[in-house]
Amino acid sequence: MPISKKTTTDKQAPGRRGELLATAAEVFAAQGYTATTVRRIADAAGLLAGSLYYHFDSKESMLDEILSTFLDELWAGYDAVLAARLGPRETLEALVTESFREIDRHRAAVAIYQREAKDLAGRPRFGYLAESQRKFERAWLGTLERGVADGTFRADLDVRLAYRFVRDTVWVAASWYRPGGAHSPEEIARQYLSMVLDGIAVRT
Amino acid sequence: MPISKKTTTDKQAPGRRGELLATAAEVFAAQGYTATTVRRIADAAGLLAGSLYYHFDSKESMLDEILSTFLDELWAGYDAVLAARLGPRETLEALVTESFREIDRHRAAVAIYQREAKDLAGRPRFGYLAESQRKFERAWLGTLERGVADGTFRADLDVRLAYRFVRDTVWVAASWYRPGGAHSPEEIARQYLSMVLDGIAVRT
Amino acid sequence: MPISKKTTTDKQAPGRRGELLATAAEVFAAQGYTATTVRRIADAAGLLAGSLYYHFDSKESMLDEILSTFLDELWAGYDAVLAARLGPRETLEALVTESFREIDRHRAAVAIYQREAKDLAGRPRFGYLAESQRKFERAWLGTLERGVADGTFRADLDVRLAYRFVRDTVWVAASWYRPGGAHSPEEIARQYLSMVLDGIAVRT
Amino acid sequence: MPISKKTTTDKQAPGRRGELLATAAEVFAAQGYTATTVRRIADAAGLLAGSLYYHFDSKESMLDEILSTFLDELWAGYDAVLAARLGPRETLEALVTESFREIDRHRAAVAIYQREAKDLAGRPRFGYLAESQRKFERAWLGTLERGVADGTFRADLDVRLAYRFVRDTVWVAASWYRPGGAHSPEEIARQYLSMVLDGIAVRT
DNA sequence: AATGAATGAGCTTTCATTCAT
DNA sequence: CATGAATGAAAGCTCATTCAT
Repeated sequence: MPISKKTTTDKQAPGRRGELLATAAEVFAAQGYTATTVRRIADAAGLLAGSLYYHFDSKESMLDEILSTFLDELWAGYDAVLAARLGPRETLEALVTESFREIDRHRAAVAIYQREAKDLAGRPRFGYLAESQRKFERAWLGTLERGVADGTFRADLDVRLAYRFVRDTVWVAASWYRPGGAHSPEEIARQYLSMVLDGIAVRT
Repeated sequence: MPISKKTTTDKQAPGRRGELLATAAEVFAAQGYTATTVRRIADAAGLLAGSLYYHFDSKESMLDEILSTFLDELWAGYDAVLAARLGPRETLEALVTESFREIDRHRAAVAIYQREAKDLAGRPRFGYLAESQRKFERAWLGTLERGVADGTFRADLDVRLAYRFVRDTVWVAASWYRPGGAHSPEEIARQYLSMVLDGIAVRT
Repeated sequence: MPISKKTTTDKQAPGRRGELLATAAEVFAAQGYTATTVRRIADAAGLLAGSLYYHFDSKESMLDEILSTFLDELWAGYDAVLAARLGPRETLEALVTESFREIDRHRAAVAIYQREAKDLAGRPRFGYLAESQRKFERAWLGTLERGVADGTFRADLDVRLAYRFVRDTVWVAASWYRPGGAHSPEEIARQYLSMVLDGIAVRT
Repeated sequence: MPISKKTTTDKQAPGRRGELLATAAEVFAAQGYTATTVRRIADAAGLLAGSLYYHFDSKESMLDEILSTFLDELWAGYDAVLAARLGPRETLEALVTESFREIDRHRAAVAIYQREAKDLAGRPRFGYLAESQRKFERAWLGTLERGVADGTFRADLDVRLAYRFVRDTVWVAASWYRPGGAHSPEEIARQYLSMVLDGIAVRT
């Protein structure tokens, strides 16, 4: 692990602004965006509510920056995986593993995303959320379809249902995952993949 | 089932009160409890905000009634399944099927539960949520452990991880499920069980 | 004078809303729009600040309604004068008299208009202010030009300067005029017209 | 006149302080004192809001310095006129001409004065505004009364009304006057005086 | 001289809730 | 049962001002 004075957060943005964003993300994740008051964020960051406005335009712009920063990083990882043009199973494994790594790095942002994305996607400012969801679907659904086509995945399953199944299964983990816990992201990914790919029942 | 003019909602309570609760549940599910204003509920129900207080003590008591009604029904179903003392696999199948039936009947309540339960469980008034979560865990985790013990389920999996996996897999469906859609709850249950038990990969 | 319980204001809008607008206009006129806090308006009206928002969307919408109501009435009067197609001198006299009547009826609104119109006219919501200013100029300037053309008014004066001179001379009166004072609007109009038309110097 | 790099403003105070005051005056005039934020002044001057406090005690003290500087100069001019003990008509002409010269030199300050003086005069710090208004009235009203007494001005006019008429006529010009425009201050004064003294109607 | 960061008071606005009618 | 009007607390945000560097 690199030498760092930060102990509380998963954000990487430097300076005061970055610290404040990390604090805000933590509080948003814990209580929900709407239920979070600016005062609570300020309390958690050790300054007064009004002082946050020296750094940010609004509560909403904090949320915006948290989510867009996270999505940028997420897509950097996903795009790298997709660009490798692996087979369907290997792609799925890589996407799942990458996802758990992102959860590990941006737990708060992921939790916020899960809770708020659906409501937010409609607002112009958060249009990139809707776009991200479309790319998301294309990536996962495409991988599954390729796998069905080449005999890697079962053909008797509704592929859209399977998509939702895999997608949700992975991301909901952000609601209980705690970085630094018993399992590394890679270990969790391995277990999840084992269940998703082979099932929990013993083979007969 | 009583004669009812209602066509839009999943609530069963009769009369105006029931209609209003159903409307409230729909709005809570769509926008989140905190972000929902009493005025919006009133608008959706066709009366003025203040008039809701003739029927209910508070916004919180609406939420309370929605969630407790749902949980009462859920546990009626779950308890019946558990009382049947089936084998682990059959119990799991029955619980999953029952869960999708509940999602079908109480979609809004389930969505609210998913979003808000964690924050709410701490408050005294909603203590039953925490209790329900404990019963929940006991039921599912117990079933999985029995299944591992008798060789029905794979022994090489982290059983707590598997519990979360199955739990999330089922309930997150409430976030996209629409009653009256292409699949019946039983059909969705069958597909989910197939994936959870046997995996999505083709057996080699 | 009609039977009326109102004693404080010049506004005619009925009901609570109208009373509140009249109070707001008075305070805006006395302290300036920006310097007026919503709390002060509420104090003057005898309710709490938040309660104003049951009647109005925002502080700005109060201002909007005050100004647009005034301008609607003003233009009703002006248009009637212009439609009569009197000679230039008679038109000028009628416009000045009508203006002092409006000042008498809408003193607060006129004072607000004087202070704030220039800044406001740029905002989309108050676009009608700019439009009104253009109509205003057309009415007054046209009358003066007609008068110069037919020999009623002196030809050796800069007509645009004369326009500003007459316009300002009339409207600034709102800053010191008090309804119910020593002079009726018609009397003030007569004196103003006497000075504007014939000057204050004794004829030699 | 001292060598100066300033080209945009009417203030004479030398150095950074003077530049800043000129900028502040411009912004105050354009948006009103209350509606002007210290940040806007700082933006316009090219430094940060806090940095202004190295030069000035407070926003109010900027306003104070702007207004008192202007009034000092104005009264230097007025007092010179009054000391000359001219006849009523010549005094009036000289006062009007001097006024337009002041508008030319201190346009922003005059505009601020017009907008804010009434509210400000009550505060102890700005007591000199009230005093100036009294001197003002004495000078103008006295001149008019002398003129009525010696037959220079018409005796059939309400002299207080005439005073307000002349006063407003002159000063409101600050709201539209732009230095460097088509008319010199002296030219505008001549036209105004022509209208005020002889009226706009053709003599019959 | 000027900056970056913060304070603290006060602002406009929102909202759950109350209550006479 | 419902409305119209209000309350009062708290929310998000603004802004003049301060101060260590």
